[in-house]
Amino acid sequence: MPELPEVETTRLSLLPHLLGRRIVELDVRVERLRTVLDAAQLQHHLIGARIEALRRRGKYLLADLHHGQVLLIHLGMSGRLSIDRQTMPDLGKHDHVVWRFDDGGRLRFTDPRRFGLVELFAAEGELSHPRLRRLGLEPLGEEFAALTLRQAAAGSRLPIKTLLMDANRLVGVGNIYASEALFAAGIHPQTPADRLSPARWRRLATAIQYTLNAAIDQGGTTLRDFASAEGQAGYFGSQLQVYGRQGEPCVACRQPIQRLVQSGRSTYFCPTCQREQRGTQGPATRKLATR
DNA sequence: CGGCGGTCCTGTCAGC
DNA sequence: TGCTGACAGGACCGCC
Repeated sequence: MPELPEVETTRLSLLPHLLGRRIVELDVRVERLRTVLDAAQLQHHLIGARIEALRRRGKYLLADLHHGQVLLIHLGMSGRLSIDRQTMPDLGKHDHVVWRFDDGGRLRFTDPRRFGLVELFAAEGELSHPRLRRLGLEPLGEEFAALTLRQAAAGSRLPIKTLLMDANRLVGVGNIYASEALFAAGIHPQTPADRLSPARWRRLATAIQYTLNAAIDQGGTTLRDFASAEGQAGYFGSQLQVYGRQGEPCVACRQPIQRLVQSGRSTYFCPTCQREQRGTQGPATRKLATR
């Protein structure tokens, strides 16, 4: 489900409910997620802890606790966080972890496929944390630019779409936004990364930021069941140009959108607007440039 | 180190 | 209606 825009939407919608709140209760109902949760350890460190900040790194959410521990949450493929004030235990079978706060609020981690993650680590270990230490460029960070993106690619010959989804190089871009950004940049998804010209790296960097920011503005993409912590669906789905649109006409040139499989994942693209050769500039790109 | 395929898990949908 | 297979927003692991 969630790529960077959905995780950021979740973070922003959680902030007003969590900042400064103290955890008074924790219910681990299902321990076997991507890893087996240590319920006793979570209880021990979380009960009584106050949340001082809620950050995002790639697709990870990090809640800083006053006593120096950090709660790390990943939504995996189907995870969701939601806030309510229910006092009755009206929980579904996929509500795996439930927090109660000192203001009566309740946070649920729901995840049918259980690819998500909930774990705790000491703040001083963040830089060396095995899940965080190798993460790549933050696409909405200050250091992100065509040059740093190209440096992250490090001469790789990987197809550019596969490279964009490699979290060790660039974080936050998943299967939807990789296709969308490449369409916006007019670049064919199978182009070997080392064959992109400097001009195309610039166009790609711009397209990635543009696409992610536009999606955040719309509250993310709700394909099936994504929603913010307050239950709000995301509206970027209606603005997807290629993802999931196999056979439908390209918004720019009316040619049918095609689907292919790269590293086991579906890629959607317009064979006319997206080219491997340098110098071709698809209609989509001109549209982007005029915004 | 790089790159690929398989795997974790449940749900939904198309096709027969 | 019921069954089967394909596919789904992510990431890790082992193998070559």
